[in-house]
Amino acid sequence: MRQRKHHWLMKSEPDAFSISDLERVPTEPWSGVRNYQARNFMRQMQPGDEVFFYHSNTDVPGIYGIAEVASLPYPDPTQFERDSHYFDPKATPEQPRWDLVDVRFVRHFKTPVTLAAMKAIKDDLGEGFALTQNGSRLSVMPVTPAQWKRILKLEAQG
DNA sequence: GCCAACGTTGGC
DNA sequence: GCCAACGTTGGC
Repeated sequence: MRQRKHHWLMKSEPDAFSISDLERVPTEPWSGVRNYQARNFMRQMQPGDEVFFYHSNTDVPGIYGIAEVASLPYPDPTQFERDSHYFDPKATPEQPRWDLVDVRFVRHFKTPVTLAAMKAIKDDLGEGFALTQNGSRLSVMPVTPAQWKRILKLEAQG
């Protein structure tokens, strides 16, 4: 049993699924993560954990708002769907390889916190922050309480 | 178990 | 559209 809320950052390509898309649904299963490190982070998630919603592969990459974890981790159903882009022939319902959580919209940022802005305070965010590490492609990552606060301060500064 | 080749991510 | 960085695959 864990008492503290944990913080995360999750990337999505807004052309595929944006924070505005998330706002229109009750909850969204975060399917399609096929990276072990990202999967292992999702396995640590608990309902109520807070999530920075990051838009990648777009004109202005950055954090566009906040979501929350809305379920415990469970097997990603798309790994079993033969027609799915995310089908994994090595996964079986008895031995699933990929998990996900449901995610719920919380709020938009007043102004996005851009990747450029976060790179500008790279030292404040620390060495271990995958987002500002060159070439990191990790799509789900933990955010420390200090990093969370620092990024919210950036939002407040607009 | 090494590592070259390949595919993907994602910023620019 | 380019390409650097990275993870995965598969031959040996």
